[in-house]
Amino acid sequence: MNTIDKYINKIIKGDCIENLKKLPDESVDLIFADPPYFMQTEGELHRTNGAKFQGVEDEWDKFSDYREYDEFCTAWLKECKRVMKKNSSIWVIGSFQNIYRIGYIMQNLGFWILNDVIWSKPNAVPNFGGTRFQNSHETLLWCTKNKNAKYIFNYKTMKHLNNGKQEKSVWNIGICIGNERIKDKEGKKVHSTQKPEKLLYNVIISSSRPGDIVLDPFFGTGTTGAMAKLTGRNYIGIEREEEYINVAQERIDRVKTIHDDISDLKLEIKPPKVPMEKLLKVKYLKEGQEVFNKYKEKIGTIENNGYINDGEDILSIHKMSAKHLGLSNNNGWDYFWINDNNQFIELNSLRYKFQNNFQN
Amino acid sequence: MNTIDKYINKIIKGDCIENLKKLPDESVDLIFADPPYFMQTEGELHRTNGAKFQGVEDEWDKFSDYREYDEFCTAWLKECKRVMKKNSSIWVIGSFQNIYRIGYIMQNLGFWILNDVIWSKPNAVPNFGGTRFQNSHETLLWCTKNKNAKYIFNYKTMKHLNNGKQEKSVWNIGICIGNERIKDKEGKKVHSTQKPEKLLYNVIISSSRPGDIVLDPFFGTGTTGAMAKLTGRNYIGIEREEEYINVAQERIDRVKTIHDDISDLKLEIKPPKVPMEKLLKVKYLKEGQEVFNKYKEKIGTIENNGYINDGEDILSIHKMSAKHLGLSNNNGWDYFWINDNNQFIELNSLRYKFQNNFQN
DNA sequence: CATTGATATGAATCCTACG
DNA sequence: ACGTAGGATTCATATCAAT
Repeated sequence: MNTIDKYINKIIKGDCIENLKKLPDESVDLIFADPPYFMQTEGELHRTNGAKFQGVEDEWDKFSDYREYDEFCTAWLKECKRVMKKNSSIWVIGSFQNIYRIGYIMQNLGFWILNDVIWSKPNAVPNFGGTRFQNSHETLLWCTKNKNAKYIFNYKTMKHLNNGKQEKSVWNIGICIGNERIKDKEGKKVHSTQKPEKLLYNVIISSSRPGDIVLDPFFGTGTTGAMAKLTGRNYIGIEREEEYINVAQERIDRVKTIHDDISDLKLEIKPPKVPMEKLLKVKYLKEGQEVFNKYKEKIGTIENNGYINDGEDILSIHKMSAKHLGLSNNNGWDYFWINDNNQFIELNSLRYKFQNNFQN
Repeated sequence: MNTIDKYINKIIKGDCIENLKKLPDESVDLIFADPPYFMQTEGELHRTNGAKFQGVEDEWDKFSDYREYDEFCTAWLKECKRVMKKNSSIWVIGSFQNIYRIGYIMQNLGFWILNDVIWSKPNAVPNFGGTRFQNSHETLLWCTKNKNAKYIFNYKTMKHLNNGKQEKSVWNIGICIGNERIKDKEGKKVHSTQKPEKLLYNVIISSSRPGDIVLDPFFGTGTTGAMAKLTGRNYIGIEREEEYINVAQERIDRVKTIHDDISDLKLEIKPPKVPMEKLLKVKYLKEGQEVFNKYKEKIGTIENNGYINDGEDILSIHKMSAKHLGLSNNNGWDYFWINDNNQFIELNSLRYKFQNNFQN
């Protein structure tokens, strides 16, 4: 038996790649990955005491560093691709030290970038030396498994959360501080790169559905798990460090799932389509009836299958409206008007009337 | 004779790589490169009103696959590296379609990323279909030739331009529209991807000096040249399309150089360093004199070489102040106070007095 | 002339359910 | 799997016409 079920809402302790290999093919709905950097820059901040760094510029060494990191990333990304369902998507976060390795490798592995999202930090750590621009952002890559894969994108939900405007690729979110930042008994931060909950909330809400399985192969203190539970998703975490696991488990246990229009994605519900033909069947329209544009100019008459005859062509309401607007396509429901018992009304109003009377 | 002089403030007509090869080694101070993005779009995209969106359909953006694109970028980036002076820096702009190729290749070629700067566009093209996040940014990579290279960064100038706050890695700049957007006689945009002048202004002002040579191997309509001339730098452009060259030349000819504190970088002028020893020589201080912290607590006495003796150690004013503050380093000029003819004054004030009386 | 409203447009990897 | 047809979808700004 090798089903995904036994891992659901669990934190797997151990190596990332080894444990990814245990998960079955095409078994998770969403992945969020916050991999380590492992780069040369690690030591840079320790060199602020004025002592000159004694390192030699060794090209071979640098290359071997990159190569090792590339191999590591190739390995875990391949496993991620394998465990992703056909229409899953994956988010990977990184900074300039590593994100260009990641992006290149992902493209070569066939991942298809949907967006690169910038997490812009209004309260980032300043550049103390005044030697560069303040590094005030990180980058997230949002990808499908391959070019033609479908994916979940809860567009209306994100638009709603962004005050009615479509969400951009630049997100303004503060770094994780205050009560949200997990500290040990001595008041020291437990994890050096704990991500803010709002970031994970956005990731999960935008690209998954309630009940989905969200995998995080670099679980850390479990921000992904906490937000998955909060929004009614399931999580699977992989983490090596015992201390992080304990903290994460406690944290997730305290979270209560919220059921609202956003996490339940009620905003995304679309009414079933209404074919013109049905409006004829229920006698809202009749064969031969005239249709107009908004200037009350007659365009044509309705055929018995709901198509419009303008004397030249017989086309669907959409094609016919596009023709008369000189466009290649258009939504005909918004274009046509009719005379309904001496009232000049939009065709669209009949569709809403039908939805209310027959589809509720 | 193969000097750089004959190319200065000229637009070279022809292929990018071929013409880069004509430039001598280590001859330019700054490079800005806006290569084709390899957008990989198919078919037509329609606006929500059905009209066709005029995207990038130019031949110059067509490549057969990633491999061909990678080879192209490797070739021009190698030449860029060759013509860069030892302490030059380079900016490359791209979007998610290509920037991960560019960043990976640059790191492998030994370029060292200083910042990745996000050009966040408040007025980007929306996502008409509601299928993804609105792609509202592009990415610039700012790099030196190698890890230990020095570089020009006009920190104070950028801070000044940012209302006194240190400039971030996220820049909010509108896309190029209105009067700035160059149009032909029929009112159609000449170049499909003209960059805003503010973007190039920031690039040039932040990382070059007046009189420097700024190279742009994908010159287009010459925004780089125009901003180089405006700020008192020299430009070299390479461009294949005759039409772009003509427009660029006319445009640059109209530009007048501005001499101000910003383009002349007067903001960056630092007062010369003053050694403590000199203050002793001119009798502003004397050997054995007591020094205090701001609470009038005595810290130690001045040695004849300007060092401070606190009874335990003899250290420079900087190391001594750091020791008493429990820090690894500190600016001693701001820490120490002295008794100057019964006036309790900051040590720093003597430094400014010296600068005014002996160094002007 | 000021204000309002309609129209145009910018580096874009832009649909999906059903048969 | 693939083709077809129904029908869903936009933000900021500049320009120009209309009031």
